[in-house]
Parts: sequence; structure tokens; C-alpha cells
Amino acid sequence: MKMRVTSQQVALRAGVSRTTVSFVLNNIQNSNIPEITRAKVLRAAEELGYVPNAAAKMLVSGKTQTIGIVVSHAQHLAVDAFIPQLLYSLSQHSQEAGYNLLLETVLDVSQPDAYLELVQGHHIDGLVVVNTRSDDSQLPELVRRKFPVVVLGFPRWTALQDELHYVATDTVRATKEIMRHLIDLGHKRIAHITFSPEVYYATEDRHQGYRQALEEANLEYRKNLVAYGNYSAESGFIAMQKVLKHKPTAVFAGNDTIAIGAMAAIHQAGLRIPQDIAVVGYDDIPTAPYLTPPLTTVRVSALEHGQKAIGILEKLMRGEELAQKSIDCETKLIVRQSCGAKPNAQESRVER
Amino acid sequence: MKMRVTSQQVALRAGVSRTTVSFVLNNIQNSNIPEITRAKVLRAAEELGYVPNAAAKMLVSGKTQTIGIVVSHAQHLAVDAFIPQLLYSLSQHSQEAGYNLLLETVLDVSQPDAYLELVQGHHIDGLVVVNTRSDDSQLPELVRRKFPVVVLGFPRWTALQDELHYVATDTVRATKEIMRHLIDLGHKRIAHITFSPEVYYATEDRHQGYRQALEEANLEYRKNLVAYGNYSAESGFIAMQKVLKHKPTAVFAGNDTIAIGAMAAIHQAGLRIPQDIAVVGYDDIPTAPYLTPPLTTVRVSALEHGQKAIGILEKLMRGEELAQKSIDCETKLIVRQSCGAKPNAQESRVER
DNA sequence: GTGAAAGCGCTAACAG
DNA sequence: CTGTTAGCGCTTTCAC
Repeated sequence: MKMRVTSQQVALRAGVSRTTVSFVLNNIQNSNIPEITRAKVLRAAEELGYVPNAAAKMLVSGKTQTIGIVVSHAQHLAVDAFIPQLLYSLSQHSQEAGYNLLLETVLDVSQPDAYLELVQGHHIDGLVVVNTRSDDSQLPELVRRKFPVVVLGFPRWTALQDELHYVATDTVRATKEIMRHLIDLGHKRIAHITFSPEVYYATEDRHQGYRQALEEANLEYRKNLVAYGNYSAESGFIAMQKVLKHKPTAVFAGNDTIAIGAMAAIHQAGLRIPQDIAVVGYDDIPTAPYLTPPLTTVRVSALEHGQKAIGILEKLMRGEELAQKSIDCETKLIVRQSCGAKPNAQESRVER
Repeated sequence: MKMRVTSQQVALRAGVSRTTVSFVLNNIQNSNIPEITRAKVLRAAEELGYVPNAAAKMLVSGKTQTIGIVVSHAQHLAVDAFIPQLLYSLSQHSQEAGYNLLLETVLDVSQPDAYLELVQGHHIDGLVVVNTRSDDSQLPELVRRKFPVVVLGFPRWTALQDELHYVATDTVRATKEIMRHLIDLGHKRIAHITFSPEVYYATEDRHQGYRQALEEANLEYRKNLVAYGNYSAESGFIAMQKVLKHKPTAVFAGNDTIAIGAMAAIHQAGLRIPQDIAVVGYDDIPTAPYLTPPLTTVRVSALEHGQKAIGILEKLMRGEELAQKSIDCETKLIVRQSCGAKPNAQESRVER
């Protein structure tokens, strides 16, 4: 890229000074520039194809017009369908708000505080954290320093919890609802495939909801009906094989992708869904209505999460103080065929 | 973030000048700084938690250490499993190479040249384009100006084709291989669900491979056995319903996600897979082995594509001239059960 | 109304 | 070996 056009050149061509160019191009209010000069500048900029140098702008303004997104457990991006939807939403809404998006993916093994460099190096104006980790030790520190941060999913550090802005979902409640659905269908031996404990905060809630629902229905919590996976179908498949030995009549999978794996294991064992085993998932990923059989699940809108997160972050970056620190997104029980109940027809396969 | 630590402060604390600090921190070769000074500087920087200001560095060096990723047809990010894998790979390898990643998603309706601003505003040092569009009019211009660009997927502008670096796959060959597989199984009425023509360059190849395979086997190309969808399961479902009327004995879906939708339509029609209709897909997404039945498909490694793309881009950004303008990634026919052939056991459900 | 000039934080040529 | 200095391209205060 040779032709680096600077504001200087625009000024020259328009026969004015750089100041004027800057005023015109940034629409500064208080300096009433005659329409004619204004037009000249605009025209010159247009003709030269002038685009202001981002670095220079950042340096002088201190703003980068960039939002950082940190995705922990990055492998899931490649394997589950929820995070990509989130990313899509985050990206679209950032762009709409006039921000660029810097994506940082961190593996389980990487150092957790990678994003610190992004903020300390003044790469970004705000941060969205997608999968909080138990060891996100620096996040509270950022919040304390009033750096704009929004967490997606419910954060579990009791420490700073009410200082932190987050958009989440009442996972325990939603889990209990779908468990209740299974229980009402008469199931007593309900298995659960969940996520490795300790690591996944946001998902520990599922496990908890599972327990509570059981308790409230006076059903026994059986350890051997619970198996651990990660976000992948493969892990669901393996976990289901283990759990199958203990003859569940229903399974609640920690997410839909896991449910896909679980369904495969059930089919492979020669059992039918839902006649022999009912299956329900969580998330309502786009393929859920098209599985065999269509999957009963909890709809949680990734798109809404993303939109809300950017909305909050925007305000934070403008320096607003928000009274409400958290937003709870709605969830909805979507009954299809994998649970054995009569599907709610219009929700079965909807335009998404 | 109040505490903005500058190199000045580090210099002060270490009792040296900013130059020295700069030299030490950037490991400049030719200025042999005594170990003792060096240590002092390092220590001061450490203690102050110094992180160089990105904007200042960019401004003076002209380098941003940032790679831009443009994803066209951004909706697919939320709906298909291939692009997220690509993104994951791109992100990981960028980071390994020491680059940040700026993500730009563009909808079908948005202006196609959004990325132009990224390069003209000096936001990025290099660009990866994920879904090329028919109207990427500015891309050739960038290439002509020697801006580092790598395209993922085979670009179809005959104009500048051999100036452009890309990593792709021989889609026509791979398509013909899986079609051949179906034909060898005895199928004569093979349907194809493809992507809207004109818009999706990378996928027009599938259609072409389909035709050629038919031709070579002396089978008739029947227009009513071909339907159009986009990347989603939903579109596959709808397209399959149309095509079903014309009694195919097999379907080749443009990608695995479409295949999921197609399978749902087939099941809903009361037909069995593969006994009544064989189904094959393309991509080998992570859930493909866990569908009902497990999907026969063409494996194309998104991870490899991403890695190779960043590899090339890195060299380009270093100013290297590459003799080889393109890289062809391998594909592999993965036979599972949806096609009715005997599965290749060890490929059926592999650790991915 | 418009221009001159200072300075954002950093690098690197040039002195000393 | 280390410090002084001149910009990188832009915004913005302050004079003219």
C-alpha cells in the first residue's frame, strides 16, 4: 500500500489547513465553517480516497473504537454451535455500534490473563468475556479499575459479583423446568450428562438445577446416573455409554451438542428415542429441530445475549454508570419429539 | 484505567533514557547494552507493569501486528459448523504467530468492501477472506497493490486469479469421488441440494462435480432433482421436501448441515436412510459421526485450511515473494452408514 | 473562520 | 554505550 493519504494532503488539495480538514471530517460543532469550504474539503477527501490513520487517531484520542472478545475454552468454538452464534451476534452489534472486534481465543492450557495485555496495551476500549474461568483472577482487578467489562454467563466469584456487569440466564430455573417436564412425564431414573466440574462455572448451574428438581420431586440423586463430558458430541456419546449401564429412562444433556452424541449412543445400543429413553438438551441450536427425533430443549437466545452484552458495554464505554448490573435473558422450553410428550407444534420447527 | 505507564516512567525508574528502554525492550541487536543496565530496565518495566502503547507503536512502525478476517455471508457463522472451525484455527494460529485478530462479519446485504477501510485505515497488516463473494470488486485491487491477502476457498475471478494467494481444496474432484461412490452403489436417481447459484462461488464447484460425475456415468442430469438451499439445516429440510417428489434414491447435500435437514425431511416422509434413500454430505463436521444414521461425507479439514492460510499470510506480511500462489488441502471420503455401504470402521467415529 | 503549534507514546538516526 | 532529537498522523487549544 504505497498511497498513504494523510490529512495534510487533503488540506493541500482543498487549499486549507489540517485543522480545517479535521474539523470538517469530524463534524465539530462549535466551529462554523462555511458550507463552501466544507464542501471543498469533503470533495478533496473523497477524491483522494482519504481514510484517517487508525493508529494516529488512537494515540491522540486514547480511544481505539475496538471491542475485545475473549473466548475461553476456545476448542468449543470449533465443536459446539452456541458460541459461534454468540460471536455472530457480538460481531454484528459491535459493527453496528461503530466498533471493530478483536477476537482472542484462549485454550484451557494457555495463561488465563491473556486479555490483560489487550487492555493494558490500549488495544481495546471494552471487553466481553465469553466463558469465564475459575481462574480469571485479573478480571475483578479490571472491574475495580473501571475498565468496561461485560461477562456473558453468570460469574461465580462471590468476591466482586455485584460490581460486575453481566448478561446471563437463570440456568437453574430453566434446568428445573425441563427436569420438571421429564418428571411430569413419569420419569424416575433421569440421567444427566454435565460438564467437568470446577472448570465450567456457567454449567455447574445445570447440575445444580438437576439435583434440585430431583429433590423437589422426592427422587433419589444417583451418582452413577451422572456423567461428565465437555461441549462436544463425542463426549456426549462416551458419557452416555457409561450411563446407559445404569438403565435410565431419560437423559438431560448439558447442551444440545452433547445430546446429539447421547442420542447416537442410545441408538447404537438398539434403544429407541423416546420410547425407551427420553432425551432433552439445552440451548436449542439451529439443528435441534432437524435431529432424529427432533430434540426437546431449552431455548436460550445467543443472539439476544450478544446484543445485550454489546448494549451494556457501549454505555459503559461512554462512561455511563448503570444502575442495573445484570440482565437476565428469557429461556423457553421447546417441546419436540425426543422427550415423548406431544410437541408444541408451532415451536417444533420454526424459522429462526 | 488511570495508571498508564509510559516508557518514560520506566526510563526514569531505571535511571536511563527512553532510548535505552526501547532498545532493551525490543532486543535491538547492534547496540550492546551492558547486562547490568539491561537488567535494571527489565526490572523497572516489570515493577511498573509496563505494557507499550499499541497505538504509538503502530503509528511509528507502520505495523499493527493485527490480521483482519473477513467473513462474508456472516449468517453462516451462526448456522453452519465449518466456519467456526475455520475461525478457531485462524485465531489460534494468528496468536501463535504473534498477531491479534480483527474479525469483520459482513451480511449479504452489507456493502461488500467493508474491509477496505480496515486496510486503508491501517488497522491491519494482512487480510484473510473467508467466503469470497461475486462482488468482491476491491480484492483484486488490494492484491495489485501488494497488500497481503489470502483467500480461503477457490476464487473465481479469472481476471487476477494467478496473482492471488489462496488455500483451497479440489472440490470438483472430491465431489466426483463421493458421487462415484454413490453411483458404484447402484444409484441412478441422485438428487443434489446445492447453494444458491451466483452468490456462492466456492460451492458452485459442488454442482459442477455433480454434473460431471453424472455425465461420466452416462446418467441423466435431471433439473428437478436439484434444489437450492443456503448453509442451514432448515434450508436443507425445505429443499429436500421439494426434491422428494421426484423420487431420488440418493441425495448429495452441499454440506453436512444441509444433510441434517435433508435427513429430517426424509424421515418425516416415512422413508428410511439408507434403505430407501442414501444420503451423503460434505465437510465432515464434528457431529457428522453422531447423526442418525452416521453421515457419509467428504472430510475437509477446516483446521488445516486455517493453519495454511495464516502460514502464507505470515510470509506475505514479512514481504516474502511466494513462488507457489496456492495450496490445495487434501480431502478424504469418509464412509459411514448413511450411504448404505459398509462403513470404513476406523473412520466411522474417530477422535477428532 | 482558519491556521500555527503542541503533544499523544513510541522508535531510530545521529551525536556525544 | 547512552542520551538528544525528530518525526509517525492526528486532534485541539489558542491566536490571528
